[in-house]
Amino acid sequence: MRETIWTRQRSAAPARETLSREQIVKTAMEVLDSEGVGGLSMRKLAARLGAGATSLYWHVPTKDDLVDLLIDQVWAEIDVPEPELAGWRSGALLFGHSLRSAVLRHPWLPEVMYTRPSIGPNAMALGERGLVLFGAAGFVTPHEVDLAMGSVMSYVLGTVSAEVATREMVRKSGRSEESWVSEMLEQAQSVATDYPQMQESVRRRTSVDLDGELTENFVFGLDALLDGLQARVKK
Amino acid sequence: MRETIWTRQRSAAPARETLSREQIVKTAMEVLDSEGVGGLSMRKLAARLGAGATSLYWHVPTKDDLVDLLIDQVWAEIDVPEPELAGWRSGALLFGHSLRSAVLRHPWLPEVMYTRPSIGPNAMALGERGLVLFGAAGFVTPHEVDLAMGSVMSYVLGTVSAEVATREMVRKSGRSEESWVSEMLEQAQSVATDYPQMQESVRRRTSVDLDGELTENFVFGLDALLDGLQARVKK
DNA sequence: GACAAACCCGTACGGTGTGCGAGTGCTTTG
DNA sequence: CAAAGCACTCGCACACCGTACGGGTTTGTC
Repeated sequence: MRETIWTRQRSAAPARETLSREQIVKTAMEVLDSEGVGGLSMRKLAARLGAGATSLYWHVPTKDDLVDLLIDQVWAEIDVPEPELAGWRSGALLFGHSLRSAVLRHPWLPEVMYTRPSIGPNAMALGERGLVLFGAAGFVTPHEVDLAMGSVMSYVLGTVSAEVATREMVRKSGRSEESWVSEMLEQAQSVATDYPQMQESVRRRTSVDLDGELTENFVFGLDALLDGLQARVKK
Repeated sequence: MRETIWTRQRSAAPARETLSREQIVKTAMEVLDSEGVGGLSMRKLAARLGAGATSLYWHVPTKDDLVDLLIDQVWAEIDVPEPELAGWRSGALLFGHSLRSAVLRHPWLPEVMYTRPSIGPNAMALGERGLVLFGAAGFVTPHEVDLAMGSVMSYVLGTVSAEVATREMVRKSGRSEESWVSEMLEQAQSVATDYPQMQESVRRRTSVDLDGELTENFVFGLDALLDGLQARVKK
């Protein structure tokens, strides 16, 4: 049977090799991950794709929209375990760590995340799985499930924003982590005169193990928050 | 006694009325608070001050440095109560609320906060008073004091970043809060097909009271976190 | 062969931060 | 009183940005 005007799909010229939204998104992700949000311009992106700058606008309405696509791409990388596997509490812990490491892989995310609403498909799927996980905790009302999940996301994103910020400062300085940290501490020490508590706090931070320190920060607060949430579930 | 080269201060031409760093900072703050970070450009700022664009560069090395000054200005607005007044727990609660409302007054802060280290004088003073407050809680080690304070700041900043983001989206839409919220919910509802938990979650949020909802979010998580922290102090 | 759809892109516009160097008024010095 | 020098202002220019516009090329369907 011949296809009617209704059934046949518009397919004029798909042959010659062409730019595609997927390809643009993929390349933009590479640029963003390696050069940060300041390193992404439509002209540079197009050049890297061997195309003219304004060609991109055929596939993507606007740079902001492109960034939206990239953000949603990140949401897809995040694990949210099913509560049956290991229970709510450790599931939430795992979710938190997964969210953190996704942001560490894409350190530009905090800078752009808040500029537009997150209602892409992957954001939705993430939310869905999160609600299932937190729903299994046994909160008294469904509303509390929303609140609990929201507070965990806020905590993780807040912590990891600060973390990413320091890591980016190290990276941009172009120096070694060790030397950056030690100079930073020195500088902080010198600014902290007249502030005894701060001075002590800086002095305590003699560790050169930046990774370990940041992870400890993260885990400490997340544990405390989850403890507080657990106290709110019905016994 | 005649002043020597060493004692005399350089004071060549302070007479004619002139731009000042304070004035620039103050005006920039007004622009930022009312138009957001995208609305601040050196040219516009200079115009508002009745000056040429590049005149500003005499008083401020760079736009980024200007923003640093503005950030530190915000830190000065935050209350950190002395622990003697109401105890650690309610002091921390008050600190959190104070931090939140400062950010709500300066919604541009999350966007720029993480781009440079915060080691201005007001940031230092804030840290100092915070450490005193959290120090009174009775954590086992001083290191835990650092961790506790850090996690509260991260939670507050994370939550309020999201909050500010939605408030800014409402503002930029130019529409009424009510109409924006209801359209947003509608849109979310339509995207949330196939996601039953999300759909339910959106359906639950029938409240038009955005303020109340955001405050509830904030308080819920902060309470939980403080509960979790309190469980870590020595009995 | 005609037509249209899909796609590419050069040009241009209005914006950005800021380096440079010349100019202008004031204070101090000789 | 003249000269020197400092504090400060600012027009111009450069390199970059996002993207609207409109004409061009390729490909497929009639």
